[in-house]
Amino acid sequence: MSSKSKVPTISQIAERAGVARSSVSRAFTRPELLSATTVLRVKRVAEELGYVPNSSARALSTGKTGNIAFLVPDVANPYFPPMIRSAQLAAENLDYCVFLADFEESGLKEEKLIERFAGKVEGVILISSRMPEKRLKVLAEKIPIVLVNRDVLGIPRVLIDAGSSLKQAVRLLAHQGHQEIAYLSGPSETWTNKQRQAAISEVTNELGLQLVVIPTEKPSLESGQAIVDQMISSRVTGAIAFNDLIAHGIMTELSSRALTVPSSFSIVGCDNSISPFTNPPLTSVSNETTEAGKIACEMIMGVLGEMNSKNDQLKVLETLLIERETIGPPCK
Amino acid sequence: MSSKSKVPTISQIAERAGVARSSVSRAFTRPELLSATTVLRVKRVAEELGYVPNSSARALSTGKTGNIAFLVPDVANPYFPPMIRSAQLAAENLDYCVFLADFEESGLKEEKLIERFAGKVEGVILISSRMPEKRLKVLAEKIPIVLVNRDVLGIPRVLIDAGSSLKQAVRLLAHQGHQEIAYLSGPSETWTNKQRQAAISEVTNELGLQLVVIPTEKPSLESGQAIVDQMISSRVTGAIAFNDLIAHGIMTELSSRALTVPSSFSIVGCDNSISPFTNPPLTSVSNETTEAGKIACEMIMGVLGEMNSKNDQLKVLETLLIERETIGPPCK
DNA sequence: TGTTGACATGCAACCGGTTGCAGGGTACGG
DNA sequence: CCGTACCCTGCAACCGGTTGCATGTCAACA
Repeated sequence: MSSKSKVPTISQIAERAGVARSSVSRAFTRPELLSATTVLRVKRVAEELGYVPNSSARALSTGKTGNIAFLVPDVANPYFPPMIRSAQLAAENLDYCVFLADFEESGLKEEKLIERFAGKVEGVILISSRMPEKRLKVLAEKIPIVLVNRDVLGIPRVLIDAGSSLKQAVRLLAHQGHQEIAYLSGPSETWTNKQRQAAISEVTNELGLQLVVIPTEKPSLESGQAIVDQMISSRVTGAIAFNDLIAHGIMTELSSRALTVPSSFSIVGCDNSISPFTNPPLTSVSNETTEAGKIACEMIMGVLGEMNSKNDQLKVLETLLIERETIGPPCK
Repeated sequence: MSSKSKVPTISQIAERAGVARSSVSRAFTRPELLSATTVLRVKRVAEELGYVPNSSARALSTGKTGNIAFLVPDVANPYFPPMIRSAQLAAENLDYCVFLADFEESGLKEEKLIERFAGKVEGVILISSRMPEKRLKVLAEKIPIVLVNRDVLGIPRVLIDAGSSLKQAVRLLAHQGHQEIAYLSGPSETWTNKQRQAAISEVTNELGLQLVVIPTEKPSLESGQAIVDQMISSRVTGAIAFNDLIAHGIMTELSSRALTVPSSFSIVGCDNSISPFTNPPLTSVSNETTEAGKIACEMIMGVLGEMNSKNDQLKVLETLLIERETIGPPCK
């Protein structure tokens, strides 16, 4: 309808400014190659006409899109947004734009998404990847990948190690007199879950405690609620959950059965996402997700710069146990 | 280094398959124009060589990038992730990719982001836009825009109307005997805030209640904590907060002063984001953010399809007051 | 057997930038 | 006064797809 929908191109700027198309291009990308007056003239005309460089065209000729993709298992899981935010901010400072996608905890969907983004981005940041290691390695040959919370040799990665904090939590429970505790596990195939479970199991063995592992469907509130029966019938007196959501599901369900925390059960969460808000406030493990997002972003930029030799960076971030009010002496 | 970093192009596929470049292109985009055997042959060769169409090139010649941008004031605010998630899913189903960016509650940053994305996307979804109406209208002429929680005539928009639920909350407080209540306001220039405040004020006037408006710095937990003094000194007995975060900040600070909810103060939140997790569970207004994200996405696709006549769609979503445990009779 | 038309494919221009190379102009040194 | 070097600018090819048009083939029909 309106004439303003016309976006001007370098050709139009060039004509109007009386220079060649290449000069217009250079005025924006390599102004030091032109005389100051030409640059000024071009820029003024461009401003006047509302010129915006067409980034598809630029991407086509330079081979750089200026985009990266950020793939997470579940956007709505409160664990991820702070990480997304910091990564996006970091990218923006380097003049990159970030695509966000949710692979719904599925390795298949994850792979489909990577393929779909492959042509649109220069690199991909994968959070808590569910893909088989083999596929990851294959894809990493085609497109720069940085992993967060997944440990694959040869692919740059940043790991958040909750191990020491969880060990501390187990000792705390033991100190209070708990003999049998449960680990309410998360997605079984993830690095995060394996690593958390291993840390816990190491200490329970060391201290001679009984450890019961109860799997959950998803790391969600509902899944937590769904396993309360199992937890009760397993005779444990305390539980460490894969994350805060599961822990809170447990607490909700317990309270609907008139069982209170920590007098009936001791509960520990992980990730410190909703733990400050629960009733009572949940003892949990705080981790630097914000830092992780930023580092992942910086890492991928580094990879883009080099692009040649084998890249095997590894960054491990530590965590902190935050004691609140859900640990007490065992009930019985 | 490795030969696999070479991404094949249509030319290579064409040569290998013994057809013209255009046939390769058509094999993927308009296969019905080719014989079945040719399509098959091309696809097999493509598969073999690991061909992936270069989307910059495609975007350049078709003018369609297949991307949209989703701009939010604060990714980490738990109000937004469900909306982001549903919008992204909806986009994906239509084969679109979505850029996510955080404009940090700033209209200036918002505008910068729009300009930056302008060349990369076909449309922009703006959540709780902070930009002046005038600028919005100007930008909407250049690029398709859909607004969420912002009401500008002539720009397609979806509004979540918490008005009736908040009115109900005021009535509930009045019914309990509260005479003076506070509205802990959110970002003053936002549509959401104005609309919420107006609804509350309408009922307090109607019922002859005293309404004190207390502004907050940001719609965050910390800002809630920071205004507790003001709230106490204003002599109100109940408060409705712009959102759950502010409400929870209030509750936290009150409890650190040994004041309990609802016996000392009655508190109502909004958005139903963290309200199920607070201690005690916060009475709040539930809204269909998931639905809003999906609708916004569908709307922008609609706009892309038409692209011509004036587009003034408007969709209003209703809300629900969820009564939990933070309303009681006034203290004094 | 000649005409017609549908169908399949190729040719070449085009999308809007970027960039290597060449050439014109000017200043400076010999 | 000429050679040279440097600075600025233009030309034209190229990035990898898409698409209007032309061509060629073959079957059906009169």
